[in-house]
Amino acid sequence: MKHHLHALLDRAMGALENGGQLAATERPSYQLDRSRQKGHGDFACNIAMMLAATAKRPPREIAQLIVDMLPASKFIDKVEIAGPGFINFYLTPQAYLGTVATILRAGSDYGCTNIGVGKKVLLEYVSANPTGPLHVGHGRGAAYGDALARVLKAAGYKVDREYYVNDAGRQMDIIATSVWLRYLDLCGESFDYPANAYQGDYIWDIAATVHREKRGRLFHGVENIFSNLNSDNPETYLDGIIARSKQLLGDGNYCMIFDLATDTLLENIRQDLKEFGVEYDRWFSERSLITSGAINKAIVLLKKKGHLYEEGGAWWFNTTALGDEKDRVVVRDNGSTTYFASDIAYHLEKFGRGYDQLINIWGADHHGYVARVKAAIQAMGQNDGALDILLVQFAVLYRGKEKVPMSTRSGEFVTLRELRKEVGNDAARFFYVSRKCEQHMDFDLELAKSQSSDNPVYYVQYAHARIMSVYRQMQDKGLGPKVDASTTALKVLTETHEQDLLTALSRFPEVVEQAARNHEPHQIAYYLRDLANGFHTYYNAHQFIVKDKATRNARLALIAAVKQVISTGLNLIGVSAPDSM
RNA sequence: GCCCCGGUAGCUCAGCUGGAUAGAGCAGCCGCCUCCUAAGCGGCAGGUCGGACGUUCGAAUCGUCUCCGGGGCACCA
Repeated sequence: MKHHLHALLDRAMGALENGGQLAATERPSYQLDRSRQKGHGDFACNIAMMLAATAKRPPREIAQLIVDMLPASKFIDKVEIAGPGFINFYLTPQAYLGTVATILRAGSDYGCTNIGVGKKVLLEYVSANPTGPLHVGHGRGAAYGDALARVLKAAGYKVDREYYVNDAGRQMDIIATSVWLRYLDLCGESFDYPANAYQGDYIWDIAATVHREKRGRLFHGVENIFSNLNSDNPETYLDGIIARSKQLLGDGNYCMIFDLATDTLLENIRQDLKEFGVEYDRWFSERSLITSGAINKAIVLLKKKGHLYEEGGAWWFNTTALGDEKDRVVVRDNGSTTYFASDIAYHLEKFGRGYDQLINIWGADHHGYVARVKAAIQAMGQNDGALDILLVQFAVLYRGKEKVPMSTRSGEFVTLRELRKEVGNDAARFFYVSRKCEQHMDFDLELAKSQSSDNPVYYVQYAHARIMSVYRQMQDKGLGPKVDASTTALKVLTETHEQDLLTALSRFPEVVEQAARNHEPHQIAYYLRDLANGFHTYYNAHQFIVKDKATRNARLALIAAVKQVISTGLNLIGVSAPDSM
């Protein structure tokens, strides 16, 4: 409908320009929006006011010119000029009655738009290091990323969902070493476990597996590990332990523990996400960048383009020249490459796959990385505008009034799994996705766990369940669910509640489009709340299963359409639409 | 110190690519089940949109400054 009105306006403008009443250069990008208030019609356009300044004429006068030129349409009841110069459109019943038939015909395709047709997008989200179970902070990125993927698909984009696995680097060495130390403990050694090694119980679990399978074959006395280590600061000390572990275990055994730890933790993450309804098309391993030589290739490319220089034994990337606040190390003085080097290679690889747009969803703590990654992309001659980095702000956990401290290293955190178990997938996902991603989020566990009906997800799901229940009633009464959704049959839908519902239903495609364009799945959640409210109000005000067949049929068709849109909408944010509650 | 994000009703948040009287949920108060699920509906009350200045016909929305809260500024990942 919006597109229809746009076309009419453009034709009127064209006519005015051709007739010389308005200069063609003056056509601004105007707005055509749903009116906020009923007294202002169904759609409102601000074009006349946009033109007023350049045309040097009063907006209402310009509005009149445009209105006079508007082609006739069976969907427009009347057009009014109001306020400072708005053009308000009032639609005919025919305009929105048709949406019911459209919805029932299109089914779950209703709401899909084509703004993304022909465009390929790579969406990367969560990408948490496999150093432990996912916690509630990751849950937000997961729910948001997955919903965004669904919304973009509905808007016509071809979307690939990817998880970047940081299975290389120091953190993973710390994990492997932590496991070995716990294993030695299981072998009966007693020693001071380093405070900055991983503390979580899951380290014990993996160590127990090693102990069960290898018995004492990986044993070395702890004095061999800890003697003569530089303990000036905890991190150096830990690095020393890692080096000793590698040396004492030898490549084969060290890798065995490393791989077991990585595989176990990654599998755990995979399983968690899957159970949360979050799936991927590809798991991209950081180690594969090393083994494939992609990192070296990227470094060579940067050297060739003159972006690297050597200083203090390390290779630095001159990112300052490209908008970063400080140059960054790419190859350390010990010859190992940094995480940043991996990231450069990874993004180069992504660009090589031919996407129109790359979207990275990162935790807000990675904010410092945006500038340097963009700099790297420019340096390699790619268009950094094609990369969108969305930062998801932290969810701050509360137990009632009390803030819950969280740290992966200390093993002190609430896992996503615990949250799902206590709150349920639907409530968790709805809650996560109802806030825009850059908004800080207070997640009150007490409230979320309370299972009370306060949760908005139940409100929307309940509307769906209620409609299904009406259908069951119909069937019990032998009335059958046959619907006639023709405009003629729906003419009896004249109640205010019905009109409001029809308007809401016709808005859905616009909401999906907006949510996709702005990367804002929360708009779907808010829309659904609104639609459900319209339905519940209607439900309380009117009976659907009435004697009069025509009315009954029309109402049944209307709520069938509502049911479809609620179900489609919930699916877009990864929430189920139950038949009964 | 520099950089990001936020500051809207008692609480949690929408609205922010400028538009016509600022919205919702929860909490509070008052009503509604001989009737398709009351996990529902209706009503009342509640806000100088952190503050100041500026741009504009028009600012919660844009700009500058400022105050408060969160996060980031590693040869860590």
